[in-house]
Amino acid sequence: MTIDELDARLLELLARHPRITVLEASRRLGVARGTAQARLEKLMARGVIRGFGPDVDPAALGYPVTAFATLEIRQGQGEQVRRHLAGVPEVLELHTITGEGDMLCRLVARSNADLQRVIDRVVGFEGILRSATAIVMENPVPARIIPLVRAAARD
Amino acid sequence: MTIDELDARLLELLARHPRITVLEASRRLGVARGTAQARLEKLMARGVIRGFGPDVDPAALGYPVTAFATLEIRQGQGEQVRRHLAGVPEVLELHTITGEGDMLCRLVARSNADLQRVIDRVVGFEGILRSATAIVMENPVPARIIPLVRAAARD
DNA sequence: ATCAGCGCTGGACAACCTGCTCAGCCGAGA
DNA sequence: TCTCGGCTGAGCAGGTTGTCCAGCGCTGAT
Repeated sequence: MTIDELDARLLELLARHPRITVLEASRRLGVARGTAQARLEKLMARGVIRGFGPDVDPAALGYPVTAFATLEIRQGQGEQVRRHLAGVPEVLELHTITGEGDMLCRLVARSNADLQRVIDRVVGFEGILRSATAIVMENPVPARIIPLVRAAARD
Repeated sequence: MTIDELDARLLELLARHPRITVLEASRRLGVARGTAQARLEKLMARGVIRGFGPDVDPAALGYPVTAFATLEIRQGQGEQVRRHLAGVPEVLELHTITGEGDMLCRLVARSNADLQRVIDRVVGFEGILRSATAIVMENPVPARIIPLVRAAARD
């Protein structure tokens, strides 16, 4: 119910060469085309691969500033707050969390000044009691999955 | 130097239908194939689309627990800490931030118990002074980009 | 007003890939 | 020993890609 070495190598190939074809992948993996095709289908069927959505860079869209906001929510207002935040395009991700605060969201903005506008919009909702924002300066480790895939393949 | 309505619709199509072909996309967009092809190439050349990496679900890989850790770093140890964290496969993302703490990282683990092992490994490095972990319970807004694309297209 | 540049259209071509099917082979487990 | 599941190598029709080309309309510059 986990992945093997071949799956891992296939995922690596797909990650490294965006629009590689199944045929080309099978050649590089040294297996028959049918095998590569079957593996890929199974990975998708099992939900290991959710999709191949285009990886869009917000910075190239004019939103070079990223920030994380921790939100404290008024009791029982969770549902309304979620809907509110889902309606803000600059909210790229939202999690409910344990510990300090109740929610954590990833935001983007056109500039540091523009971030103020985004935050005002985010917290401008009665269900949100408090918020703390951390602006991202550098991104030493961009979103990655390959090292984990390799680790998962080793068992 | 930004994107127009057609670009936005193309991105939406690509996001919604993972492995759609350029030809099929051009049909749905109601434009000539060459146009869709040229737009796609430009979006990639401009860096708007970074790639089409497979979207791998850590949960399906056996890592259903996600957490965010805020780290406080000893002065001048930044570089070593980055290298240390880059070597931990369960660290999916790392940012340096302003405000409380110096770094924020996204972690995954096989279970809540396993999270302890991951955190021990993350924090078991002399350059890291303190850490605070928030476990993700729900993910009301999964990573998304389309609403932002739509907003960017409106100007 | 005229011209050049640019993007879009519609069409064409060879080369390639996909989805599907089939027979044969091999190792693991009952 | 038999069966099942996964892999191989091969083939075929149909769709897609990369790459041309000529033509057209709009926009900005001379």
